[in-house]
Amino acid sequence: MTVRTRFAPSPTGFLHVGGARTALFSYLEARRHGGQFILRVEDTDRERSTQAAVQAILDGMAWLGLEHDEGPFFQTQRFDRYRQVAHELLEAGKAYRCWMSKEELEAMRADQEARGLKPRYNGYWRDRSDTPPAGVTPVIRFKNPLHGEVVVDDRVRGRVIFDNAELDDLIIWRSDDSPTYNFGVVVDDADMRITDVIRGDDHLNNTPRQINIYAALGKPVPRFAHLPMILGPDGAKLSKRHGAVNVLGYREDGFLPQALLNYLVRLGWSHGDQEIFTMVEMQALFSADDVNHSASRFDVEKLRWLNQHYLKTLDPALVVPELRWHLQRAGLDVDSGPQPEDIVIALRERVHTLAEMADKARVWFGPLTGYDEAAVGKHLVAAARAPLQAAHAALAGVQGWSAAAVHDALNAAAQGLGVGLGKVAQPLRVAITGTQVSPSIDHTVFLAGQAEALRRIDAALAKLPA
RNA sequence: GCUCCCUUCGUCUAGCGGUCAGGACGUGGCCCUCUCAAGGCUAAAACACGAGUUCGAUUCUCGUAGGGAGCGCCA
Repeated sequence: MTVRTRFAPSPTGFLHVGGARTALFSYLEARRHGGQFILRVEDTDRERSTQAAVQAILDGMAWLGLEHDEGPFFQTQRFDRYRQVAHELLEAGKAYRCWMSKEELEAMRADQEARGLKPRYNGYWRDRSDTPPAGVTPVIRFKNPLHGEVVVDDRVRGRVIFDNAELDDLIIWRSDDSPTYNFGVVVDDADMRITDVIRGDDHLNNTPRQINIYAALGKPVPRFAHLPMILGPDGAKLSKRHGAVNVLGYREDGFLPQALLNYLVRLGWSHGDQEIFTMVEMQALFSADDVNHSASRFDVEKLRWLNQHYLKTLDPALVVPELRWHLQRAGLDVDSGPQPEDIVIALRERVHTLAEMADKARVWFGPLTGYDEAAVGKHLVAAARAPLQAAHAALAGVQGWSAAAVHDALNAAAQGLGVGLGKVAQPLRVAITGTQVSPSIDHTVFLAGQAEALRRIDAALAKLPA
């Protein structure tokens, strides 16, 4: 039997990092077995679902590269199917109409809670043939078995047993003529022949009810894998207050999809001591059977480390498209500056994110905007005149402008003066960037371009005290 | 309140009855060095607690404590 998994977000917001990990795990499980990964949008809540959210989720998935094989399917387009199944259940006596009003329900629950009981529907209309009250549109409830237990053989949690006596008759069809979540998922997962349901562990408690519905429908029950939550750094539920929760927010913050994916795959899953996984390795090694039991916290520092790892090791050409996106966002005219690929090479060991990279690349776009006072005071001093002049002369003579050529020219200049490279590099660094910190001096000068570099040296020379 | 789940360094985790409890991020130190980084070496840092099972428990069982989820005509 081929493995079929699905990711089923509800379009009420952006693609959350927790959702992204669920999607990743489902995707990997399918890929590992050469099966299918299905995307289904659970938009039965018409109040909260929006088209913008659907698009945001699609965009997030696309940026991560989690491609689905089937879908996206929309539950709102399958209402006829749910209605048909609900009526089958009704006719088979496995479901029934319930005329209890919301007010009565609320009063009942309040009373139960007051008595320390678990609030639940009491089954009033389960076997009743009274004339229904006027003015109430009924809902349809599922007849949950009264006795016995439901066993969930979870791939993550192991065997979890629920007592049917704890479960009440859940609503499968609302009075506004729409299906409920617990009903829709079962019909969909059965119709779409999902073999492995991988989802957050907030659904573990729903699982026995769903298994009972599968049984009533005479459908095979899929395997379940309930993933532990991802919490914020402080152990509280992950929220905006902790930083980005939206996957595309991580893009804006300068992370590469490879890094985010790698970070996410190690949250709750591991393969020995291995930290770095290519997508191919993830697909070959991941198994829902190996997922941890406990919740994990989101640690941006480790994500940053991974991001730099990918910046350093990925072919720069692969990083360029993302960098261009960030340069534009930073308001820079990409085509007026140095080659983005050269920027990547110069800065990838010095930044953790592309947002930082774009920001640091500013000095090579347009004219120098200003000098750091401390840097000027320390390095643009009288003693810097000779080194700067020598550098100017050496750089002016460079044929075939490149980082290597600049490197040779500056070394020769330093040697000619009988000083270490540092004596030339620091004043030159201030001349080129206006600051004391930048990539290695050869790249710093190279990226400025020959004409601009010479211009900046002249400007620095003019600032020197007599 | 009831039901269910969880518990190894600050964080992510390895471990699957006998280990100096391993790795990674972060942190400290040293080295390298044109600044900043990167890199190399190195240090500190954990089995929540209590019973039991066993020759022996981080590992198995049961409690306790502490977290979390669910108990909707939300998903």
